[in-house]
Amino acid sequence: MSSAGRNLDGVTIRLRFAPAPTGYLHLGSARTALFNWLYARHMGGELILRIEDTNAELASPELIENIYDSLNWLGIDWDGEPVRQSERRDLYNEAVEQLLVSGRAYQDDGAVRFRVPETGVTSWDDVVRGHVTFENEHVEDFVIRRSDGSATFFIANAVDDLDLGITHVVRGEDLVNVTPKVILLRHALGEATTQTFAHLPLIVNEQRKKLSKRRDDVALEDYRARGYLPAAMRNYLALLGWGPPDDIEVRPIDEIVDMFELSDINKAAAAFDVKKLTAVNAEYIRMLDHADLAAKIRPYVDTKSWGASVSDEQLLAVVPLVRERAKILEEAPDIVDFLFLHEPEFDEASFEKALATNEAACPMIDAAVEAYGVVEWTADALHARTLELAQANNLKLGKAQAPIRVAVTGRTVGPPLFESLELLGRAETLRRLGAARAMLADLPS
RNA sequence: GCCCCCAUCGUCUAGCGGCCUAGGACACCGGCCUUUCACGCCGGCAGCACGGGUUCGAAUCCCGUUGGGGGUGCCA
Repeated sequence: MSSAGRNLDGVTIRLRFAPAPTGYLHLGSARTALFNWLYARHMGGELILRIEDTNAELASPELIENIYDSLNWLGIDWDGEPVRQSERRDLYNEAVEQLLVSGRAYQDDGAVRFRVPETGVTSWDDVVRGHVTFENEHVEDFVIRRSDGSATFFIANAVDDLDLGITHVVRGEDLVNVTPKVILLRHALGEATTQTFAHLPLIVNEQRKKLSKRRDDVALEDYRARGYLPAAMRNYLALLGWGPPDDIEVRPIDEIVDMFELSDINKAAAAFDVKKLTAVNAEYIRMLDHADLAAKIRPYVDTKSWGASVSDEQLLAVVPLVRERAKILEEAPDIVDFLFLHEPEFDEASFEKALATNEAACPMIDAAVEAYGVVEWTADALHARTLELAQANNLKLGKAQAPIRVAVTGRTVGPPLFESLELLGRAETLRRLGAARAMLADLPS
């Protein structure tokens, strides 16, 4: 029989992710969920999803649906049905009554407060932070039941962790100060043991401040919308406060599960670096096969008003051109928009440099128009033919193709020219070359 | 104010007393490749906050200083 998922006493390792439904999943919460999941899976234990909606306004179905949706997107699953605190009021009430009867809590004006001991200390061994101690005299008598009769976070938390048999509490460092309260409650409720706690370092912004909704993009869905891949996000999040011992950062999640240990987590806050996230994302995009990438880019393409719609075949054909260039899905359409726009606009600087002030522009375009009229319409043939034109004009291919590129795409920078021309087609290529040539002829000299 | 905590390149990290003239990644800067860009490859810049200890030996242990953060709700 396997001992996986059990500690030395034979008790199943059980963790919980306990978000408050605020309408979106905060990046910090996503990381907390991920670390809980990684450890649960690493240990072969269980992960409970517990919705902390003791506050009535948080108990709305849409808000809760958002949590499921975000976790699903990230690939974080949980065991059993989600636990809703709003459905467990009786349990909390019993606990409050018990504390009232035992004298560990008292009725204040309106609310019920827990009576924190005046002396002594409450402490625990935190897997991340070491031994943490609070003097009881500095912990205030806190509310466990509001005047409207509802239970607060503290009592719900203590009761549920007890009732659900939670063995490991992995959460953000912003909750360290509530830990003594929860431990005090748990003990007052008659439980002798203390769970294992691991308080994760905060995720901060460039200013080293806690990620805030006002200043920063804190919602997971913000990134999802822009085309960050869930596997990339999850991989990157795992790197915030933890690092693989072998220095290989971008890797399959299974390997991270294998290596993940709570005791390896750092104490210092970690800054969320979009640039690195983006680099990781780009790597994941490059790992996608063409059909998969095409399907993922589709929604972003459909957003564009390019006139005609883009067929699946066209999209698939274009994928090799964007694969190495798009760092996030959202960028993909703009990389190849000139293929689908009827009249791509000229980038002003590109027009000046490669066409208006370029002596080679007219000769090259004229030569291209003539040659492209009869050349075999493949990237290879176009490449070979253009190379000949370049040599005839005493130019390197890079210089020679610049005016053609700008005339056809509008910019000096873009995907490989001949592949692009092949996709664009002979007629449209010649049309654009002709139009650009006419503009140059009209230019005052 | 009062509690609690943190400190390795700009950023994320490796390091857990000798393998460290501190390793990797992102970003940045060069170069190569090349059909522009990108990808890829090669190279470079850059860090143990400071001061005291302990020790034969400290990025690693202890103390202090400085700097930074979190919490102080009948939110969670």
